[in-house]
Amino acid sequence: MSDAGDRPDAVTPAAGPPHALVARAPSGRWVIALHADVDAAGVITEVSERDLVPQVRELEQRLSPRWTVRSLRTFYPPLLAAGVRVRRAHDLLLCHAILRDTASLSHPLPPSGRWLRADGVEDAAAQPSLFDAGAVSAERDDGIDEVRAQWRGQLTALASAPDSRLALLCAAESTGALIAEEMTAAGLPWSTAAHHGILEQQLGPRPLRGARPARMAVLAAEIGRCLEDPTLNPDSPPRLLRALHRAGVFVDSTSRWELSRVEHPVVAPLLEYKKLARLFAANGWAWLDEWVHDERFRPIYLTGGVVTGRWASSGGGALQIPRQLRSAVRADAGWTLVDADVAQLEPRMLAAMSRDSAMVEAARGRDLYEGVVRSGAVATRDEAKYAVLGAMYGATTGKSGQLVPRLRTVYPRAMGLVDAAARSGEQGGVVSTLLGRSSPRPDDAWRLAQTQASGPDAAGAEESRARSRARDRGRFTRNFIVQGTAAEWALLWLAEVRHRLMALPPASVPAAASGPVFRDRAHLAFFLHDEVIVHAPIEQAEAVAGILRDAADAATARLFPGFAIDVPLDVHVAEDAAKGA
DNA sequence: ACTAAGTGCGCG
DNA sequence: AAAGCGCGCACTTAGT
Repeated sequence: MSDAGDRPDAVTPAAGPPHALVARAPSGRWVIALHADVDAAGVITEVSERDLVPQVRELEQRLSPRWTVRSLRTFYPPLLAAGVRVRRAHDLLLCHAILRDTASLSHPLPPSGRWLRADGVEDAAAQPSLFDAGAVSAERDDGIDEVRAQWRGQLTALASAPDSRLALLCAAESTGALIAEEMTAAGLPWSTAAHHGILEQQLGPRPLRGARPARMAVLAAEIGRCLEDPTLNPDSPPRLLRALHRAGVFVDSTSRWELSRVEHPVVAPLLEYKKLARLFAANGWAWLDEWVHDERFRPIYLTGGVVTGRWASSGGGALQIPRQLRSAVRADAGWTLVDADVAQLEPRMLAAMSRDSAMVEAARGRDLYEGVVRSGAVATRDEAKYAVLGAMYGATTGKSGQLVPRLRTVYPRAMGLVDAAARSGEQGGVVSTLLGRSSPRPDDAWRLAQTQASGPDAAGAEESRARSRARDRGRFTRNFIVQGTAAEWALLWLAEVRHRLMALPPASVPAAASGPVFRDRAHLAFFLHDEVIVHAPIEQAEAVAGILRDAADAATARLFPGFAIDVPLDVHVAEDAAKGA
């Protein structure tokens, strides 16, 4: 069942399947170039707009080539909509972003502005599909020659790397891009009825356009009474702050945290108002109208949207769905949701990256923080949490900052790794994740400030400002290696999950709103850094739970070959499965 | 009327 | 600015 060609690391052309490069012809038709490997001459097929989908379908069935395109973000959705799924791909834009900044290559990728993603938003949302005739433009320069040259350049760069880790990263990044589009196509099953129920219970009936919901209006009036300012708009921080000061509440900001430590009659209604205002503005009726159709929430995922390699998202705030609304996530009839998340992924990655045996020991079992307590570094779980987070984020003051030095004595290798990354960042250096994604170089303004501050006639203020910016960058690079490696683990996990789900038999009952490809297939429906949700036929719930665990083990083994580190999952099957089964 | 920056809060 | 990292989005205010 395990086919080496399907593995996310099967990026080496000699060992892998043929590559199918796809690009636009000047005529507006499509060009498909099949290359057995990087050196082989391509076999060119030119097809019309109309024939592209059937052609891809046929080639996919016959050869399962690695589909190599400028961007899957635009190439893949129309295929999915037409019912065509592909197994493997190479996203040139995403891999260019990885390879252009990688210092460890002896044949670095020649920089090319044409292969820079203009920015996440432009590429994600507004840009018309390549399938639209209007998107064809000479200045895009995404013709077959350009695509082939970039592809060869990337494979040459990968071949010059000291080991296969970058190739694994590029393969995983590309598979991630497939998964991102597949998840958008399938959507996250969302019960509008359940969501409406929550909104009405919390906010009251849906207000007329532009009006405040009933419960918010009542609270706003009460806040106005408490502060003797009946027309006060609690949504305006400056006015609210002035009103608070007039009433003798001397806070420095109107943030929830600061207000909650003040004793005053206005605090309770104000905090309640803020909570409801957030729900109303971020995930209220307007959000539901805009983002949920056919009982599906379909955000756009931006693979590699964060410099560390994490995904970002665009539209609907997919990565910020409040816990409060998670109960609106409901499977279709006959289906269920299996979700899984990793407890303390980042410190586990740090323990394994640094080969810190004491931290690996603390990571044994379900709760790493309890393990830190067991090691004697700190007294309570709460302290362990603050200390570990502070170590990875670079805390220097407060509760967290005070605890970090204790970790240095107990986990010298782990702390040594993040401390070194921070030093490197402060000095303007570049750091890398385990698979070789490099942090961005400091920009010119940063470098200039550092140079000037160390010059002979630097003013004191200028000097301390530059030092502060240096420390800022140190905290960024400190966190980069951990957050980025955790993102790599998650990417491998996703790829392994997808691979295994594809081998499951079809569903007995279709999930129609999941689209033509996924209506009869268990499928990934959501991903958030260290958590996934799979929408699956009820009869496959247990199989999926097992797949999620097996895939996690496979991801760990792939990232840390021959090294034992616990990465335990919390796996949960939604209630409807128990009832239905 | 429109845009950019600041504030605040949701997620990991 | 709790307390250090990474995000997206809505709202208000300040500036054009």
